[in-house]
Amino acid sequence: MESGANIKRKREDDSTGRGHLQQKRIKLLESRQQLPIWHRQKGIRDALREHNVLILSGETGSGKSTQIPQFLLDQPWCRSKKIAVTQPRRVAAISLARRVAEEMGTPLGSSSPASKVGYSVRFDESTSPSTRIKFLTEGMLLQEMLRDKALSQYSCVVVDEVHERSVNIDLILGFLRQLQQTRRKDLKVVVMSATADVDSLRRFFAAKLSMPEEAPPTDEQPGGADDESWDGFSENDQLETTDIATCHVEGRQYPVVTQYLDNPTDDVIEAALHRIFQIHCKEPTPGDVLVFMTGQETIQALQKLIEDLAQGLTTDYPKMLVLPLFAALPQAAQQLIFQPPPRNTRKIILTTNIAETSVTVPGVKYVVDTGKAKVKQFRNRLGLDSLLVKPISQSSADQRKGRAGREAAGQCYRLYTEASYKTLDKDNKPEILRCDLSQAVLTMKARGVDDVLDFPFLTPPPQEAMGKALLQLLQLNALAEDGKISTVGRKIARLPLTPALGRVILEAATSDMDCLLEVIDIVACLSVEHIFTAVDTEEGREKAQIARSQLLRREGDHLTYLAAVQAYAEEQSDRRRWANEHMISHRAMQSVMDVRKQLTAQCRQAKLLLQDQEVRAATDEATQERILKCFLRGYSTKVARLCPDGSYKTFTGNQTVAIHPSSVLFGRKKVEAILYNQFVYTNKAYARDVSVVQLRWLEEMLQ
DNA sequence: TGCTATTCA
Repeated sequence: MESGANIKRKREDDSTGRGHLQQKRIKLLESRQQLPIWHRQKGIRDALREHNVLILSGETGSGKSTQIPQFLLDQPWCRSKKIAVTQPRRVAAISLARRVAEEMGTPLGSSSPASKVGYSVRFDESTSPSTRIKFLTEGMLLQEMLRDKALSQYSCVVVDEVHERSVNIDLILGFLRQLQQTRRKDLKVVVMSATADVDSLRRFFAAKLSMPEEAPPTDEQPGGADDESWDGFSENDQLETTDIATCHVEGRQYPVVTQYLDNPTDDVIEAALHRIFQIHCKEPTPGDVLVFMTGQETIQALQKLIEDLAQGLTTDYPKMLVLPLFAALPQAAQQLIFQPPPRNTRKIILTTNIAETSVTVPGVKYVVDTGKAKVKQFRNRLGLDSLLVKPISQSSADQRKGRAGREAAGQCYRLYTEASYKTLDKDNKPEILRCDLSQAVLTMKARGVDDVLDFPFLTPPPQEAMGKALLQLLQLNALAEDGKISTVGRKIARLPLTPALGRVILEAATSDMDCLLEVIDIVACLSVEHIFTAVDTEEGREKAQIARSQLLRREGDHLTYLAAVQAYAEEQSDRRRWANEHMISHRAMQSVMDVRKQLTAQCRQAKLLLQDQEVRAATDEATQERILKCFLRGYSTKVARLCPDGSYKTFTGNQTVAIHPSSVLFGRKKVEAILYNQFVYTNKAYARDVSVVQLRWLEEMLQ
């Protein structure tokens, strides 16, 4: 019970706070009323009163992400429960929650018990008992579904950015449709997409739960089935469209003029250079240029070319400020994008597709698009990820183009012909057709989907890919012989890790192995970005070698990571300085510490770790051996042996693998066998995160 | 022997 004084004080706080919040709300109301979606609210409310599914298409700037939940909140069917709005990215979930709270005149999240809007992302949850609208990442909603399969606290789930077609989105859509047709016939689902093609979504929600047997595309065809539409439903499926409403909202974009090349080019860097200088010398400032490239290497090459050429520019022209943008770039360098350029200077931003979805660059009037991107594709038969440069899709090209029209009318220069634009795939290939499915399959099993081939997929993956995933889960003992999830599998599914890494954790917790804390440190490194800062010059490499010398372990990357985490954790005074001195990414290490804390807490909760267990002081040789054996348990198929010709060849498949240059074992003396966590094809097949193992250990594991 | 598109739990 609260005392009278407390209640009184709270009232005063609330009333002064409320006054301020209400002023803000009223101010924001005017701009909300300008949004294209504002005048559609009655239609949208009516649609969801009569139907359980609403498919809403609308380009950026329509206001759908912020307005839809507010339109629905006071509906009779919504009164007693929450609305969930999923987002692909953490920053989007948090900033949308902040914005909607302001628009509603309510405090955000856990700041006040009266708050109506909150958010939930990994490592950061801000909700209160009174939360009515909750923005969360897709991963968090899937996590919630482990504990509450029926999503009983929600009356409505809004799935945003569905056109991105991540595995998580596809899983969520499948689960939602199952729920709606079984124990949550009252659940409302709003699916929002930036692409206008909603036909496959409509058919997905209309089809009967038990789907007709389709022949999924076969895997491993060169180039894949690239020109097909990614739609698992054929025209003659019986439709029950009565329960589905669709709605299209126009965006609020300025016009963008598109210009193509007359003839194809085989040197896009040269073509980009040419176009950038044409824009710079011809067009007035202000007006920044955003150039879409494939990766760090080409970005840095072009940056040098531009800067060299810009030196020869006379003072009649504005100056050029070239800024690279890619995910591995340190945070401070990324922030330069948001600063206004100095006087009489034009910003030229060279970016990967990070600027297509994740980062909005202000001030851009001109977009130069090379039409290419690096795309990851999992090869089931080889058990390897390839990361190759591929042509983008039309919707990707249109997305890039749209970046020129956010603040004013703009121009888009495509460094390919109009004819080749027309040959591009319409949409991005869904991730579920491009990735290792073991985690998705385990996720389904853990949520009670016994027959995963019967799961309602928006795009069914090839049966071969499903088979591989099931096989891998069997090998990890995550599934029993009958295909049902095992106790081990349930424990793995709860961990925020791939099944293989989860299995390593469980192995480390056994009394035989007894090295869980050490393994958690290593696994934390493996599940974040690379902890060593990139070096691009010969000189830098030598400097890094010296700076990190105390941490490097000749046994390989795993024990090197362990040494780095332990040293970082021991550093009490200035961790940022320590990281800089050792040429280790402070940002990456902060994530490592977050993951480490979370995994430790989860292991305690799962009784894998005793409450009072502490890190051992030294890691002796016997412990090192047990640590690597734990990794062998999860990665038994990712082992290669040294062959007489000096190459490493995999045990399963006899393929050649090279040690990646980022590994501490790169350029070292050859050993009888290596274990690795990633098998990636770029220029050739590389093993990443590599350690030395003995063949004897492997034999022991097989017994 | 020479290198990592991008998210997320």
